[in-house]
Amino acid sequence: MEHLTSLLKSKSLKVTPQRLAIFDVLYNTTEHPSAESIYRALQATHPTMSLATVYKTLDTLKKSGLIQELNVGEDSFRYDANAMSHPHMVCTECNAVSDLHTDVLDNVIELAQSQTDFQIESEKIFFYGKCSKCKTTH
Amino acid sequence: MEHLTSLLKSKSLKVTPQRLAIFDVLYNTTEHPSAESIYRALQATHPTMSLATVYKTLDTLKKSGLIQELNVGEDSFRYDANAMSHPHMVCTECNAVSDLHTDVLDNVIELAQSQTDFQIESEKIFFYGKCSKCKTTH
DNA sequence: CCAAATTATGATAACCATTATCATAATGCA
DNA sequence: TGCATTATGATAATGGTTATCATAATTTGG
Repeated sequence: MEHLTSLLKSKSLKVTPQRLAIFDVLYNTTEHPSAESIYRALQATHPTMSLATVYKTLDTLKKSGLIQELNVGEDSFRYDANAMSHPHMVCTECNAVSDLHTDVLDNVIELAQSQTDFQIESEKIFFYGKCSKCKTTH
Repeated sequence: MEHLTSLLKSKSLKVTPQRLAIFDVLYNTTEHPSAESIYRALQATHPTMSLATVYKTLDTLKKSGLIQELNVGEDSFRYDANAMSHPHMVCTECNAVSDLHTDVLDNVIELAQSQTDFQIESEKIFFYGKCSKCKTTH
């Protein structure tokens, strides 16, 4: 959280309870929640929090490079407190989104770069299928 | 186009001039257009075509497995007449979306599968950067 | 080829996640 | 502490997409 405070200050952004709370929710979950989910999660502790503030704060954090926005193909965005590019897994059964821990794709940009004349700068990789729970429950 | 006709018939879907025209536009471009773009492209030859018909037809073709929908992070979807999964390149300068022709990612699912207990079924891969034109024009 | 049944089209309204607006409140610097 | 600046909260507006429904086109069985 000190990280967030110093980052905000370094960008001349104000440190507010709302920003701390929203980042805190995102930082302490692996669920990759949507703005609406974060808003609901904060109802208990921050009942006066506005949904607009959640949206604006997520935008601020995104532009500050602290979080990333995920577009997995649903009707709303999801967010990840880890801004480093990494592949995600989307369960087509329960709609859970999780990080895919693998080093297989570490050099995927270099590999792709070697076969194209595009100048590749970043990538977004999503895998779709059944998570460990759903593949057995089926 | 015979392909489309027989496919529609095999699914008990009616063969209409609108469906043929929309697929024809998509099949004869590499631009991965949005519904709106397809609608505009058809204004000249099919001035009575409704935007709603474009949307409904794209949905029909998608569900029939003839085309795929792309979510590159813009405010609207794009479409690809090639339903086979393949990586796409998005130019952050001119917003062009193009197919990335590479065999580097052919076995990407198998590689990722070997390091996770998820049952992976498909993937979406997008690279972002500068296309060959924009990287020189800078 | 015709007529009934079914499905598609076109026009428009509704939807809903996200963004914009703006008055008020909170933050941070001098 | 006081002031300038930025953020918040409430709500309206936006815009891509979907739903609705009367009319039109397609298909099929005779």
